[in-house]
Amino acid sequence: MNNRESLVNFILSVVKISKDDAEKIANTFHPIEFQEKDYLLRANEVSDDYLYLERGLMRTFLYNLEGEEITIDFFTEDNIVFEITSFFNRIRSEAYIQAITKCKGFRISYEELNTLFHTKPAFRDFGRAILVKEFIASQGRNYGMINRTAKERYQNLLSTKPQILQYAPLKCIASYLGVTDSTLSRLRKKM
Amino acid sequence: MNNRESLVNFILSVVKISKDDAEKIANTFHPIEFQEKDYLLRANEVSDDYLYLERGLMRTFLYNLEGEEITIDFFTEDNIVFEITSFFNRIRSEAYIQAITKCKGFRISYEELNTLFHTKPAFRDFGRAILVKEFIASQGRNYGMINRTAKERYQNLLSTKPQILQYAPLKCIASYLGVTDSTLSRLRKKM
DNA sequence: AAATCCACTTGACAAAAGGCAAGAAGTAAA
DNA sequence: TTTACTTCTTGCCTTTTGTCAAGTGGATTT
Repeated sequence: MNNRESLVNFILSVVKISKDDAEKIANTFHPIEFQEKDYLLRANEVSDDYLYLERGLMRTFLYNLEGEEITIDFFTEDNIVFEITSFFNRIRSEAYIQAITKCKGFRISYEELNTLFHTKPAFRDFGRAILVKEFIASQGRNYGMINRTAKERYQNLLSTKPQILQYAPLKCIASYLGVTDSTLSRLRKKM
Repeated sequence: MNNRESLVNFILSVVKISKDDAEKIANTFHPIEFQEKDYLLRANEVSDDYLYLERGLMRTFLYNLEGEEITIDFFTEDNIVFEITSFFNRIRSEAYIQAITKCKGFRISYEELNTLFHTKPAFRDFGRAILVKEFIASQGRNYGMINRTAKERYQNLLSTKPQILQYAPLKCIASYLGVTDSTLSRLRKKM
């Protein structure tokens, strides 16, 4: 069963359009599934996936100059997942996107997205709203990184995305929070 | 003289459209100027300015829970300036946008932007490209905050936006970099 | 000129976080 | 079961950054 009801509801929650429009948009998406540790995107590929994640947990990461793996972001269910730089600029990605748990969702390609963007006014508003939403989230994360201690950042993650702490290994969470494994381990103990 | 040549060139540098389209877009913008310390936006207002900053330096800031002023971002010339949350979601802003130096540029309102967005395909691509560009910049800043020391962050700012260090007071730069005034002062000395 | 204000610097000490290495605990493989 | 891995924890010590308070120097006001 490839029921797109969750995607329709997600679209309607993001932008004020008719249910009919939302269903038309949702129907252009293609179902896709991932096993634990599968990749949606690898470094050096040009991303061609704009994914609505219906269920599961993913993360994006890259390797820094010291060769260490840095988790940039986590994606939880009922969200859009994509690597904006590679997807929109059509350039090779530096980052990976990987499933942490089993995942399922619906995807469209860059070409499909662009066609929708220019032909369906409702999708234009949706696409823009997603960019705005993610941009705001990124700014918020920025603010949190600067103005909160590591402990507060951890507590914030705990209250906003508890799934992450449940499924993601400590080292991923640590690099996401900008601390070392040891420091995060100690923070946990103190709570 | 309200020559929009710089705006036309900026548009053409962001998106591949015809010069004619770029000029038509540029001509819908209205000239605007700011004196030092003038505000483009204050807290509790709904932002209605999408500004191309042709010349000058601006910053956006807000007050944290302790009542301290935190500089969130600097805007340099030849960039788009706006407070995305308030402007696109039509809600009251928590942030201020203020001119650090004398500034001049060209603006449009939310309504004007939306009209262009839905009637001019070239502007759709431009608008999306700006969101993508700013989003990527925000992600990059995020990465830098997490994976660089305060000293490296300062050096990076020094090499990418030297105007800021020249015109903005130390305390603005310090809160932007996520360190105290004292720490930034000490960092400077060591260089 | 004296007083005031502001931006910045500096010193002394405290707290937060990192580096490194060893060890515990769990999982998977042979 | 034993071995090998990986993940996570912990101790010891260093580095970075913060806090608080005092002090300097420049600009403005009276």
